[in-house]
Amino acid sequence: MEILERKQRSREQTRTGIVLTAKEIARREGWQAVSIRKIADAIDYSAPIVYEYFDSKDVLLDEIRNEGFRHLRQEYERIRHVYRDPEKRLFEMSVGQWQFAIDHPEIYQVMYNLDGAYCTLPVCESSEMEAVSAIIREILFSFIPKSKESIQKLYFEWWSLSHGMITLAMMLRDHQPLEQSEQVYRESIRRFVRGLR
Amino acid sequence: MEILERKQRSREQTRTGIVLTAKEIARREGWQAVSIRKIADAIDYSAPIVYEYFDSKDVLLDEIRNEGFRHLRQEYERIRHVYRDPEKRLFEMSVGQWQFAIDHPEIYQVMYNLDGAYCTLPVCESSEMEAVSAIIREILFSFIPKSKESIQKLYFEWWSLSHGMITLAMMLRDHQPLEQSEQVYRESIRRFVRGLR
DNA sequence: GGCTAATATTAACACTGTTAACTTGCCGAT
DNA sequence: ATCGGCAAGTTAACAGTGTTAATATTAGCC
Repeated sequence: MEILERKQRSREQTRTGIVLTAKEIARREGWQAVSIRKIADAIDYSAPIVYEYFDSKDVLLDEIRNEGFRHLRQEYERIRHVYRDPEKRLFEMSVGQWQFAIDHPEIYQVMYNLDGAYCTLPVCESSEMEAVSAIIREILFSFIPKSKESIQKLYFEWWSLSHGMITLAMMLRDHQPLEQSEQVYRESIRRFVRGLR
Repeated sequence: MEILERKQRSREQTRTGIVLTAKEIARREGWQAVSIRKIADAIDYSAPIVYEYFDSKDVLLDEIRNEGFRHLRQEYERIRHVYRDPEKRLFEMSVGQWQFAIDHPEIYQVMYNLDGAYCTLPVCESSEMEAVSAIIREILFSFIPKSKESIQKLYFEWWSLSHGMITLAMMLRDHQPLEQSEQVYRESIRRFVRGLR
């Protein structure tokens, strides 16, 4: 019986199935094409079942977004353990951010409400995002011990540079190969890091 | 004959009314709240009338986007006529871009598909956008006459910096006053311009 | 006034997020 | 063995979306 099979699937599996399917559709057709019914169809359930796991579409998007921030944080932590030089650390983390955005564009989109992705929950009040930013700010402080405001300013500049280049590279994807954009990205980040000392 | 003229004028008025109303709703409630029926209600018409003026919602958004690029281009042209020094020109145009985004956030959003605004027509193939980018590239060339690829790279860097800082400033609006973000923006742009010589 | 052509409206279709009401099948108690 | 209750899952519905076809209204011209 299919019904029995379905029952054997644990709640957790269904839950991750929902998240996985949402990302899959977003990747293939864009976030605007992601609907509760389409997700439900893909996991062989009716639409209301999705609401047993997520109070609303917004909450589902928020989960995916925070998952993205957690992923990014783990990558940052990994890099911090591999390198000791602050300059190398910041550079590698920047490259890590680039790679993450290229590898998981649909997640990057929902993290910053890009290209039709729209989650109304405020991204800035996410603790996951705070954790990510804290790592970068700590590195910035570690090789330029200045006031909190100065660090915040530097962080703002680093983030702008990285985020700006990533979004524009994705926008120009068809006009300019990603490899070339990455080249420019690495040069710019390197210049930024050099400029810190 | 005169009747035709009057009709023509009335048509134009209705058309601009549609555009104006769309921007108004977007400004107040965000682009996700903009619907054809809401626009029609506001201009005292039924929904299908909107389709007499725009083939689809997408085309309407595209019009508003291109209007934005035209506005920006005019501002750039004005600045070019006021200043002769390339450094001053580039700096003032950057500030102009900042001011435009702050003054008309709903237009900036639809220009780059930000915050729920979503126009499927490719922004990169817009001739209006090409015109805007041509002005900046010309300035970059005027004080660093290098190869086309080099200029393209510099333009990419300038755009990333400017666009990145604008989007992040808007994101952090509630956590960091816009005046402070503008300060950082001006400093960063100044540094970028200095770095060109 | 009556005919035509433009103009505007209503109704409909296939979607969307979301919720209430209903059905179904299973498990333990009598 | 039958009944009750409970949980799981479904259908149906609501209000809203973009969009289009069929209908109604209005205006101008002979």
